Amino acid sequence: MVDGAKPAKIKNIAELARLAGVSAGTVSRALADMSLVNKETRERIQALAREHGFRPNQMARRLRTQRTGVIGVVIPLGHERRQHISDPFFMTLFGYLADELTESGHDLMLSRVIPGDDEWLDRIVDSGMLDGALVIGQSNQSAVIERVAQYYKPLVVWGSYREGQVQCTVGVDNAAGGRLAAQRLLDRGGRELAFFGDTNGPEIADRLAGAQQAVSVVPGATLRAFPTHLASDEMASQIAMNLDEIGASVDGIVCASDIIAMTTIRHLHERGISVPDQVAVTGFDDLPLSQRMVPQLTTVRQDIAAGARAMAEALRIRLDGKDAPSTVMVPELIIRESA
Amino acid sequence: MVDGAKPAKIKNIAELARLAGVSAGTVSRALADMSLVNKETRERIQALAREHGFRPNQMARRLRTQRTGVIGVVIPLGHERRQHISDPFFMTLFGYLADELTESGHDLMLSRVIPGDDEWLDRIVDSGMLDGALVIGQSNQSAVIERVAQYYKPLVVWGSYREGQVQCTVGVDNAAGGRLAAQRLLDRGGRELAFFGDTNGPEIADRLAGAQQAVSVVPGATLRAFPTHLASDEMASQIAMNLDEIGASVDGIVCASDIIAMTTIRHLHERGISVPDQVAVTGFDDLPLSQRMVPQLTTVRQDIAAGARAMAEALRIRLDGKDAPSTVMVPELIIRESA
DNA sequence: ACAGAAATAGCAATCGATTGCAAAGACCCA
DNA sequence: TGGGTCTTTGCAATCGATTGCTATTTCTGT
Repeated sequence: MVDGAKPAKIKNIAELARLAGVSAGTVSRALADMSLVNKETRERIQALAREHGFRPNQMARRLRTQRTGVIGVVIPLGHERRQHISDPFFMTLFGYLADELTESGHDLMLSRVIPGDDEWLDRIVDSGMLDGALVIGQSNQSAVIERVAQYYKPLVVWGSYREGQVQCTVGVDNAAGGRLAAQRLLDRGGRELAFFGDTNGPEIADRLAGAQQAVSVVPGATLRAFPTHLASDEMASQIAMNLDEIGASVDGIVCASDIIAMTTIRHLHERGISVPDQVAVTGFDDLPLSQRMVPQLTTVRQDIAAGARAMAEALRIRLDGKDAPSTVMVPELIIRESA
Repeated sequence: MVDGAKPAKIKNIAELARLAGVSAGTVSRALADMSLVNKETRERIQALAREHGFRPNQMARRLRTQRTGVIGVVIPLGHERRQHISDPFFMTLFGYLADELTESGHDLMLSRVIPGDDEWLDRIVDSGMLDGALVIGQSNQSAVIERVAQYYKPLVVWGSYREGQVQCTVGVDNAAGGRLAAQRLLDRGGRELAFFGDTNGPEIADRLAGAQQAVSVVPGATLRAFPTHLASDEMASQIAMNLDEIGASVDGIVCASDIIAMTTIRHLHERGISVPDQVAVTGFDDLPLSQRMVPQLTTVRQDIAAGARAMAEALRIRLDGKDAPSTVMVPELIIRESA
């Protein structure tokens, strides 16, 4: 015992009350620092509580007040079997969200979900444990999310915006981002392009659509899409397969994430293909590592911090029962070395 | 309404009971699928609950049962001002922990703490919100953790093991790891070594100590330590400064993490210094990215998945009130291209 | 057909903090 | 001195689910 003497274990307000010679109600008010109780009594009780290291039971408080102070952060892993969570993009976003929300006195509860049925989100929001929920990434679960959003207000989703949707989304304009990336490759003179990414979710699908759109207006330019998992062990071998299939026929690759781009560049390096001279490669996200690698990555930037702020702000509004609109952020092309 | 008809909002067990024509107790037991209630009644009640989308309030359940099912994951940011959380190592560990613990029916609550006083951990474990807590990284808070560990059993810490400690730690033998890295550089013929890392926490300090030990037995070999922050924006500029100060006098660098190594290699590349020919570089962690970069990283592997398993296992034992010993894992040198 | 065991269901206390309302005492001014 | 206001505290209901105990039926075997 360093600071000596935790005199006795007080386990609830009633005991503290007896010790202080007052009623439980008074203790409760004193601990909440309400001016309703005499300043002296208040301070005496607070001192006593501190001395005994007593802290009121949060479960009871939350049951009574009907507020939990907990925000659920949900990562649906619909089309990704494993370890989506280790995707640096999601983790960085998660970190910023933690910053924002702990600042406003909320706790974060993480749920990783592998949707087995259509009820996974209902289970989470109806659990009675949460004041609100943030869904990170729509995966292939947009329909479920949309249904829940119709009856559960304090829900904000990171993902693509669709005309007419009920859910409140925050995200970058993925189509515009895809367009920027492809355009960059075209501008450098590339004509035979490839796209690496898993288009099962709307976000990546939009990126591909944007890229296709850019390609379609340039005569003679083509774009082939190769399904490529995100942030899993499969990714590396899939990329290798893709490159084998492509051979030397491609001069530019639009990657759906920085991680995919990084892995792709690594594999090109192994095959003795130089980046960007023989094949140019673009990423997506602009993670910190994209400027730390060799070569530095030309990529489409999503402002993750701003996104987290927008999500937190929308959630705060919705916690108050008001409506908050979706946010579509404008992507920015960051030109470095790889394209 | 896609699946049509959430007939009415049932908000507690009593209402459902009235609807089913039984008592609240019976409903509670039925929902818990206890054989104590007649199979027919049970199924009827379950069907009714499903139909109305009713789920019992977790706060009430937890208050009554005195079990929350929530494990706190705490990341103390004692000597790192910001964004420690985005460190891929911690995040990967966090991901595996999520796997392990959700499997055994626990939820994870994340707390990032910037220790302002000596009570931060007490506040967390006494909140009454948690069944147990995992501390990821000791930072410079070992003393606080040790004090809390004396009265709070279900606590497991990722970090360095110290003889005689009360806290239950899981972690790699950092000194051995540092020794391995330095030894590799020495074996390659390096004699003027440098160490990049922030030695305020015991983990990195141990790695440095191990490296020093390896160097000390080789005549003519030297090791200089340079303080280098982890996973913050400062890191890059600090590394640049370190390299400027070093000049051409160093032929091997022991980095305290893969991220530091990656950034270091990037800066060496910019200065036209080849890795590993002119300067060899080792990392620490063996993150997935270490084999995806150019050049691939020679690094000291920590088996993160195994670590997470060990932490979860120790916690489970401690949740049952029994004692679980610390785990010290053996680090492994993974030789790739950078050293 | 009846004692005793087994299967069901209900009653009511309990977890611990919060809070509206009432009560008691202090104080003020005419 | 007496009516009225202000402070301060206590009382008891409440949040919603769980569970030990009891009460009522329904079997079972003889």
